[in-house]
Amino acid sequence: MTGISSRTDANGLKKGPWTPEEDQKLIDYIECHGHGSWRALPSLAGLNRCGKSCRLRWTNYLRPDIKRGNFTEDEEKLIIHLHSYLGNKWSTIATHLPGRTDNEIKNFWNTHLKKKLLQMGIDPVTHQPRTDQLDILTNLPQLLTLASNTNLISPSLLDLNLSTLMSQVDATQISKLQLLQTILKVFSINQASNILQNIDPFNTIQLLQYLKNMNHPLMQNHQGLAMTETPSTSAHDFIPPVYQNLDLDLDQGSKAFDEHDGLTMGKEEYANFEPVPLLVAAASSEHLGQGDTCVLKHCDHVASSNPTSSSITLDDKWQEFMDDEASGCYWKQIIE
DNA sequence: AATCTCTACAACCGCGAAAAA
DNA sequence: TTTTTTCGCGGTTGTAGAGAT
Repeated sequence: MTGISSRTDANGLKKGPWTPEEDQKLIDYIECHGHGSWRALPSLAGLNRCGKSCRLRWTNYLRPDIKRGNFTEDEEKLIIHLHSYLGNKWSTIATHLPGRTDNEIKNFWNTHLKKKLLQMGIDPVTHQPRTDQLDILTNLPQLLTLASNTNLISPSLLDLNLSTLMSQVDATQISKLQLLQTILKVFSINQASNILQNIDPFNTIQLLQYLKNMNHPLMQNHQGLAMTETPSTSAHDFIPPVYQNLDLDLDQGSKAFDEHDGLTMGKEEYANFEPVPLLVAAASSEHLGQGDTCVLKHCDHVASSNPTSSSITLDDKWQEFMDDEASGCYWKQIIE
């Protein structure tokens, strides 16, 4: 048997693992009389234990409705799903898994699920992609190659590569990357048809203006900096994007949410609930604000030092941009 | 075979909330 | 209304057993 070896406390009450005899006494008493006052129970049941120990033993181990054995895959998914909303509210989570105790779920979380999420690159606390594994820099040459060979690479491939990246970065970085992606995509789509021939690829203000004129949703978000998602009480709508490929049993989860008192997410709770934003919305105003100013400065700098910029290749521009020491600017922040 | 390290989990502890006096 | 008691929750500990060296 695992656990803490048997001993007694200052009052002479036994601590540590329960013997089968003690278990039987506790079961017999509760089956006959109910637990009543836990404090009074031990003496009434003839147990040399504190009431707290009896309660714990009963609720976590002896209760007849406890389900033993390994957690099923569905239970596993449901725990992850619920934890993403509730955090370490083990007792609340346990109410959605019949036969499982909060202690059991807590242990399972700490020993299995936490590690599993970490291996998936997901932070088990925030349920957001981990940022400590991110190495954008190693992927950037690929992006730049893609950007400078847009006649050969389809926009969907850009999506593919960026989605690989996005699985590893946090929401703010994703938002920035998506802006970058959009700009690159604009290149890939429009360079061939010369639509952008008059736009300096590193004059970000021109680019942003261009995107705005296209009425691109990304720019609407960046201009307003408002969340575009509409609050909803559907559990489907609350799946953090990182879990959207987990094949969660949402009907079960949703039902659980709806049926249990206090767990249906209302407007107030939604206001406090922060799921991983759907990409672009996470771009903070402070970032964008800084970025705009900074990019403007940077563009002035590039423009003034390179009056013939239109004849320079994207790779040249990029190198020049990265060599520029004038900033902590927006794009350098993204990359660095 | 012996020792070390890791894993799993039952049980304990401290604290805050709720209930009772 | 205040104080005391009880309960329940979440975090942590201790240790048996498994696996690695």
